[in-house]
Amino acid sequence: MSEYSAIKFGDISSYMRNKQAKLVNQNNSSFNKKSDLFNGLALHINGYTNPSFNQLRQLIIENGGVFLHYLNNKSDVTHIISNNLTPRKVIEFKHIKCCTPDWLLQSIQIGRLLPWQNFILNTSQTQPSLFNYNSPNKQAENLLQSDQWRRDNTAQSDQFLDSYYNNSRLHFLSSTKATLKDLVQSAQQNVTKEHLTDIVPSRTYILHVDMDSFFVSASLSLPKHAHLVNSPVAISHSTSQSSSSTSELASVNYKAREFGIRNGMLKTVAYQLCPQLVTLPYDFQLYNQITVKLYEIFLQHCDHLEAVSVDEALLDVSKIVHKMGMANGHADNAYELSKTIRHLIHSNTKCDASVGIGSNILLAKLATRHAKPNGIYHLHDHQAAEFLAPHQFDILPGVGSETKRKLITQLNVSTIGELVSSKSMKDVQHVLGKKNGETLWKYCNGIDERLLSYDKKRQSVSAEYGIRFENVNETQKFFANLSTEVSRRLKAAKCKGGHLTLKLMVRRKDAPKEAAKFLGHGVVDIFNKSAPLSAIGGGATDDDGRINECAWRLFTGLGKDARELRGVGLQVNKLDHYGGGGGDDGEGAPAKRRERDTESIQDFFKKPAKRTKQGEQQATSSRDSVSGASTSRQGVAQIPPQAARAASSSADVVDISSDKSMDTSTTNKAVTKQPFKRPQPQPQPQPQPRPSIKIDDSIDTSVDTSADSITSTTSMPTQADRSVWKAIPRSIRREVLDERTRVKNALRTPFKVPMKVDKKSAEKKSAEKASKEKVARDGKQRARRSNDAAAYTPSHLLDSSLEPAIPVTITPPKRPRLRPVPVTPMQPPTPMQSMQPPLLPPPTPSLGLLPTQADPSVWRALPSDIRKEVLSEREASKSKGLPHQDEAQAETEAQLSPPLSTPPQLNLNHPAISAPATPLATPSINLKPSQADADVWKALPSTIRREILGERMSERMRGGPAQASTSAAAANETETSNANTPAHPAMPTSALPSPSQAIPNSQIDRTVWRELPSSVRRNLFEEMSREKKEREREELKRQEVGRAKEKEKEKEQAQAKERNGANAGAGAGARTNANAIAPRYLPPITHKSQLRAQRSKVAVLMRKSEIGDILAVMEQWLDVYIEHGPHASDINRVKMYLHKSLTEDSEGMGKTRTLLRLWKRKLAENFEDGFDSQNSQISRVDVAGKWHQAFEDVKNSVDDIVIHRWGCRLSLR
DNA sequence: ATCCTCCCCTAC
DNA sequence: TAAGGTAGGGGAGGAT
Ligand SMILES: Nc1ccn([C@H]2C[C@H](O)[C@@H](COP(=O)(O)OP(=O)(O)OP(=O)(O)O)O2)c(=O)n1
Ligand SMILES: [Mg+2]
Ligand SMILES: [Mg+2]
Repeated sequence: MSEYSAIKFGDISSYMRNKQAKLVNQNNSSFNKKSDLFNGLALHINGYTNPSFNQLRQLIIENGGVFLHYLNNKSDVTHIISNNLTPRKVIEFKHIKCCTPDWLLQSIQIGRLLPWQNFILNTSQTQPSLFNYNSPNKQAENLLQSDQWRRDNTAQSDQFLDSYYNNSRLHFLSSTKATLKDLVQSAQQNVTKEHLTDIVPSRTYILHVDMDSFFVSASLSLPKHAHLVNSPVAISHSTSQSSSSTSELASVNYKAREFGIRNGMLKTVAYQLCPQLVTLPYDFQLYNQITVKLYEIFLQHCDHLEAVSVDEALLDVSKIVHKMGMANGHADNAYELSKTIRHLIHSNTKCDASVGIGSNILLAKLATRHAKPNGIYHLHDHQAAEFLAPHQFDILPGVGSETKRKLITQLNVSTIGELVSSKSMKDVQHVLGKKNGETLWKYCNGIDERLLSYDKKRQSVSAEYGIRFENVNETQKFFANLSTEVSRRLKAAKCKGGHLTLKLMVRRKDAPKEAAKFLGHGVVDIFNKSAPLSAIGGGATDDDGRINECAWRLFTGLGKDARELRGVGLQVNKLDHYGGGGGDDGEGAPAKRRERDTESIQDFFKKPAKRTKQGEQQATSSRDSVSGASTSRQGVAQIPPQAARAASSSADVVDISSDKSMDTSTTNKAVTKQPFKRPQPQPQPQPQPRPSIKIDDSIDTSVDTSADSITSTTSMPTQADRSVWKAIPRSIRREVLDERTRVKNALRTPFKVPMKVDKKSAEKKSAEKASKEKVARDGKQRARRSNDAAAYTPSHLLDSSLEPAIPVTITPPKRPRLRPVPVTPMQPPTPMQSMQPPLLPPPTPSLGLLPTQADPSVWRALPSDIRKEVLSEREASKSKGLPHQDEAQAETEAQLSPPLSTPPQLNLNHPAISAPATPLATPSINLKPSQADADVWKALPSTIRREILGERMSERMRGGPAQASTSAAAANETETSNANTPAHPAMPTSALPSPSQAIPNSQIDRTVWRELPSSVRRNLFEEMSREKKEREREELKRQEVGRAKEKEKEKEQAQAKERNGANAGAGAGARTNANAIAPRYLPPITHKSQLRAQRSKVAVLMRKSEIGDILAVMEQWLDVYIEHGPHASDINRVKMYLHKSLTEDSEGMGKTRTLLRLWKRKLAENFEDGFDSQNSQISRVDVAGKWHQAFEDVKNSVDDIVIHRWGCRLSLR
């Protein structure tokens, strides 16, 4: 297709250009030549331009350029000049460099030709003109007024999550994919394709099969829609023909694409491009049916299969093609096979598929694009270079707008061909990093060493709910629901997790309250916070109550105003799989693998060890996470177990024995090295000889015979094969390590672990996973969903309100459960108070289940099946009750202690003022790090205190030493550092980095720093480093920009100013991990950082956005310096902090008041009661004066603002 | 050297 | 009315 025909900028075209230049310039000889600035350029002007067409033309010619009136031959033009291109032109010019007129104007102004790369026309800029993302959605604004409507349509109802996921196409895609992976995995494990086992193919053939505009094709396959086949059709939620709908189009047929409409576009935009567009509703069930048929076909026609998506898969057909070749030597048998597959698909589904064929995944995928719609294309190795050369980088898989931009701006190349001819792999690595650089460079050269992947275990499970909105303390209920959801997904996937990450999307300060897209999340900052997650007895968990507690703790820790939330996500990782080796998503997902309670430990370790046979590290960690419940709430029938069976029915042998299948399931990837033989411009790695693999049993055997059996409990990490090590569940790894270092007797439990270790070292490379497919196609329209928000977000520190994060909990005596019962504050619900998140953790199973002989850490590290085994064993022998913890006792303790999940705090009228430290006062029991003294304890931010409390608590409950690596480390470190603590505070002795290394102006006192447990130090340090890093990054960008982009800078600043409004320039305390999510369809935001005002130097800890933390810092400051008097710089920081608070934070007044009251009270306590004290009276008076002066100073500056804004002074009463 | 954590980015 | 979910590769940089 012409789209792919090479466009060369070689010698011939320059010749032509020059020739034409003469002609053109002759025709325009009326212009006076002024410079040779544009010599060698052949420019075409299209669409609207700001200096008019004629003005530009004159400038071009006057400065030595060639003006091309018509675009007869695209290869004649070097650049197109435009301010705005129609979507059609965007497509037409997609292989031509398009710049804005500013390029020319500025070059003329400066007198030299500026790099065109700095003036690339952002073709997505055509979108905002069709949809304004900055204006709030009026419809939503109105509807949200109604309480009833909100009750029915926001996160308040239990149904909400269900119905949300029920209608979410993206959730459908994600969950179905998870299911498909399982399907494929089990199908391939249970099938022995005997007719293929002996075949050793000489070449690799990968087919990439992808349905054409899948959702639309599916719908149009129904008789009732047959009449639409030649119309432009799209799938979207909104069925009304209202052209103002902000619904997204999931899929768009090829007719509609002629109008420039793309998958993912907003309906309102699409209508502007094509008013006749017909939109049809989703039919998830139908898609699922088709998918099942599709995969049945796939499974019947491949050696190996990688599920890519609902409508798409990668098939390794090397053996099949080889076999075909034995009968029919000459034909392109891959092509023939593709025809068969396409035919089968069409006859079974009435939908069209396209097939791309290549010797590796990359080429196959590229071929598919070319094949579409409804075709086949075999991209041969020798054609690859030519095929690739004219394309932009984003046709490559894994390359999106960011990567593309980096390449263009930093390497000064705009096409793959240019890169290949002028850049080395090192050049690319310099821009993209080591691995990505190598990958990208190889892709550009047609090389792709990825193997099909089909046996990875998931690594995380998450449920995210974008879109608003938690208006009040329904937030809490929503958290419970989301926790339950995640818990369900974990169980469905047969895993438990050890770590939880909370992700919050918070409306960016400058974004409209109501997003432009109906109920969309709008432009947001993203905040992540994570913490270890554990069962009551320790160890990984899937319990919704535990998840909820943890999530809620994290939420309060982030201290975000619930009203500003636009999305919440919970992700669980550090998964331990107990389901027998493969994740198994989906409630209804077939039980392909029987869980074997009796599975021996040998087996348990043998499996992963065997997996490493292939030398793929990926093998050992199949799937790290579980996601999306594959719950198919769309009412879609789960992919039935028969599918797998049916699919395999064509295979010669179906192996039904689960046991066997488990033991024989070893290969994770088909080994399909792709020799890419054509001569390469750069030396490239020799294609590895294609190992002759045998599937299934053969591998099993070979492993068994080659493996050494090592019984080892203590020398694992060093002696055993690395990959084996990796294959062990991480919690166990941790234990083994602990074992080694602490020489604990932990493993001397009932479990002795004989390990089968494959001595053969796993070669580590090649495991690139890389993401799949089409970046480019939807890419222009697809917005960047995340980008460096920090740039525009001045002060996240100030985001928090005083109020929201502080839950009130009580522990009712009645409750037999461990968990404290949170109760919503009884105060009249002022708006603020209504934001108080109460805590409502669901009931938990009682504990006391622990087989008590085992070291708890070991116990919880064990996979469930082993635990079960042990339990039953124990029950049988019913013997020795080792000192084990009594359940009742544990409960008692728990009830007496501060609740785990919610920091006890305060009375919400800003209790912090009247009794700031009370709730978190030094714990009476020995919960705090024993070595740290009370002052240090008090000095810690409340979150950290809470964390430590939590750790200690669970530790106590477990009746053992701290097991979590963090708490263990904390305990150890505390001792160590304590011992080392020199008398002099200023002496840097800690082995750990001092905060000043990251943040020179850190306010953390060194002594305090040293007192911190190492885990805490680590956390703080991490945070500080992040800040530092970001500051540096900004600085760097600023320089980069300054160097190269005189113009773009201004442009972006202007843009950002628009966006940022009043906030630009006031960037104190932004959290580093905050990311703005740009609206879709907005051009990628670049160089955001320059706009960002210098980060304030407010003390590191002040960056904690939670008010409790801020108060803690304040208190710390006061406590530490009360004797010495305040430093001017610190006073200044406080001043700045309050200033920003007041000007940027809606809750700033309250915060300021709280802080000042705390301060005032402290001064009163320390000084007013008479600086009578004993000896140092004079200096004390002096110090008191300084403190009071400082206070007045700050108060006055606060009042300046307050008076200015509200006309009166801030009352501290 | 390799791990771990917190991101960013990408894909459908 | 819309339903912008979710898993995974990899980089940066500190910890081990
Ligand atoms: N932004 C997107 C992209 C895709 N999809 C859904 C609808 C698509 O039909 C399906 C498959 O995605 P493809 O990328 O394969 O796109 P299509 O199949 O629609 O078109 P084609 O493959 O012909 O380009 O995924 C979606 O909901 N939103
Ligand atoms: Mg498709
Ligand atoms: Mg697809």
